[in-house]
Amino acid sequence: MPIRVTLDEVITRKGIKARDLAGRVGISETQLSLFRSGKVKGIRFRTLAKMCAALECKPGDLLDYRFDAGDLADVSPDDEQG
Amino acid sequence: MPIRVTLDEVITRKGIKARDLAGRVGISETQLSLFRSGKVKGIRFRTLAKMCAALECKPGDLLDYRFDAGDLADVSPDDEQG
DNA sequence: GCCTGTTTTAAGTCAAACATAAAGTTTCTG
DNA sequence: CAGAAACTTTATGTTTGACTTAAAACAGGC
Repeated sequence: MPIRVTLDEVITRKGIKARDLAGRVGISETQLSLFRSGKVKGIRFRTLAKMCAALECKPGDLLDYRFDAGDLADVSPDDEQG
Repeated sequence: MPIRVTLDEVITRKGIKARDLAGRVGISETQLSLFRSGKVKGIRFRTLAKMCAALECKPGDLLDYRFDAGDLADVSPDDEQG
């Protein structure tokens, strides 16, 4: 899952508190923390939209991707080998 | 849900077929069509990553957001009134 | 009429987003 | 050091909806 969540950078840059953001976005601090540290596997657009609104930014500011040829192969963890 | 899916533009610009993309990304044509036309409410990063890989682009090229103050209010459809 | 490509509908599976609660850790402050 | 404030983690549970398959409908092209 090489989508990188870059929310953290935005939070740091804006100097806002995670708790405040959670409040404004309307999600739990727990969920925000999980998202922030890249521990979630997806996101609802409703949530993403609210984050963008609260931070006045765009999806591309919160999510990034670095090309990885392996992404197209869909290697199952069992099949992998060196 | 004001997250706009802009996949369509990328597909058009690159001139690739939806069926091919679906094949490369590893999702059904059905799901790709739904996503493409903005009929889904979220996305898994695994899928997003594969789309980015297949199209050699970034999340921000597939998703957009236009600020809407109402997004922060989370108005329930029942409560709303003018 | 047939073929190709896309969309839609329908029905189902199952992962996981998100909540809440509580405990644990880090960080700041005095 | 003690205490508080901010953040993270763990655990458990609910509910949503991504995603599948299958099939039909739709839109162009020959």
